[in-house]
Amino acid sequence: MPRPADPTARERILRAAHRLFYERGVRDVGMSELVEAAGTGKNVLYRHFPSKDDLVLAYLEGFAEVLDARMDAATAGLPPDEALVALTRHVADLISHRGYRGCPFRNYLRETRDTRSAPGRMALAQVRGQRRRIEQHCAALGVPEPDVLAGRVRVVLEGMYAAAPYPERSRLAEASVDLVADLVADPAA
Amino acid sequence: MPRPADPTARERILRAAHRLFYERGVRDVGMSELVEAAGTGKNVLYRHFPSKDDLVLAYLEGFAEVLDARMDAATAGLPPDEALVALTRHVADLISHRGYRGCPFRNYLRETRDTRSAPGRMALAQVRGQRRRIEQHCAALGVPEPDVLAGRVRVVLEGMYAAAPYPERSRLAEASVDLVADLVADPAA
DNA sequence: GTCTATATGTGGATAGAC
DNA sequence: GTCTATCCACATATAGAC
Repeated sequence: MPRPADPTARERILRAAHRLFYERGVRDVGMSELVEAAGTGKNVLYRHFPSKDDLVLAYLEGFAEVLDARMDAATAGLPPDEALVALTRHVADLISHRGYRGCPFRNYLRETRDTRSAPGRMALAQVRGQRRRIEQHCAALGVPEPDVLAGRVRVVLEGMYAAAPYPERSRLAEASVDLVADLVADPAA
Repeated sequence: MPRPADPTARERILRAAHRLFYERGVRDVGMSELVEAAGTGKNVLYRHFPSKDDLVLAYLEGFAEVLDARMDAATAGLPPDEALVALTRHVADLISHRGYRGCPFRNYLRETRDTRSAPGRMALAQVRGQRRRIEQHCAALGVPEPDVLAGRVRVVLEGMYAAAPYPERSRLAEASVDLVADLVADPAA
C-alpha cells in the first residue's frame, strides 16, 4: 500500500488539533495558532487537510474511534440491564475526570450549530449512535414500554454531559448512576 | 424622572437582538447584521450600547426578567413537592414549544465559554439561581437526603435543556416530567 | 519539510455626510 | 436620527523563499 512520505507532521497536527480543539473549542482555535502548536508550516497543514473542516472531521473521527471502543469495552457481554448501568457508569467516570470538557460531538454541534457539513453530520451520527445503543438495550430488557425507559435514560445522560462544566459534576454523576440503576431495577416506577 | 429622548430606536435594537441572538447565537450575529435588522445606524447602536457585550447583557437581562417571572408564576404558592413537578412541567412546556432554542443563558455560556465578562457572570448567576430554586424546594420537602434528590432533579432538567434541539424533544420532555414526579413521590427509591 | 508574507473576507468599533 | 466609508484585528487560505 502507498505510504505517506512522512507521518510525523500529520501526527503532530492531529495531536495539536485534538488538544486545542477539545480544550478551547473549534471556533476559538485559529489555523495560525494550530500550526504554531504543531511546529509545522501552514502549507504542510493545508496539504494534509485542504480546509479547516477536513481537519475538524479528522479530529472528531479520532475521538469517535477511541470513545466508541471504550464504550464497547464498558458494556461488552453484559445483559441489557447491567449494560445500561455500565454505560451510565462509564459516562459518569468520564465527566468526573480532571480535564474533561464534555462530549466532543455535542460540544461541536452546540458551538457551531452546524449539521450540514461533513463534521456536523459526523457529530450528529455519533449522538444518534448513542441513542440507538440505549434504545437497543431497553428493547432487550423485555419491559412493556421500552421507549419510555429509553427516554428517561437518555435525558439523564444528556444531563450528565451538560453538567460536565459544573464544579459539582462528580456529585451529579453519582446521582445519575444511582438514578439509572433505580430506573432499570424498577422500570415501571 | 428623566425620559430618554426617543425610545423607539433602542427598542428596535433590543427586539432585533432578542430575535437574532436567540435564533442563531450571539457569536454568529454581527453588529452590521444587527443594525440592518433593527433599521438603525451603527452610531445609534453604539450610543445606546457602547460595546457588543453591553448589548448582550441587555439581551440576557431582558430574557431573565420574563423567564424568572414565568417560573415564579408556575410554582407560586405550591407546596415543595408540587413545586418541583410544576417547575419540571414548566421547562417541559418550554422545550416543547415551536421555535424554542434552549435556555438562553446555557446557550450563551456554552457558545462563548465566557464566565468572566458581565454577560458571562450574569448567565452563570441565572443558572445558579435555578439550582438554588431546586435545592430549596428539596430542602423544604423534609426528606432525609435533600441534596441527593436535588442532584437527580437537576440532572433531569439539564438533560431537558440539552435535548431542546432534538426533534423528539416533546417525548423526552414528557418522560422527564413523569420521571421527576416519580422521584418526588418516592424520594427514597 | 520550516518560515514569512500576503490575499481576501469578516468581526467589532469609529467618524463623518446628510 | 439614517447611511456610508473606514480603521484595526484576526479568520481562512495561498504563494514563495529557504
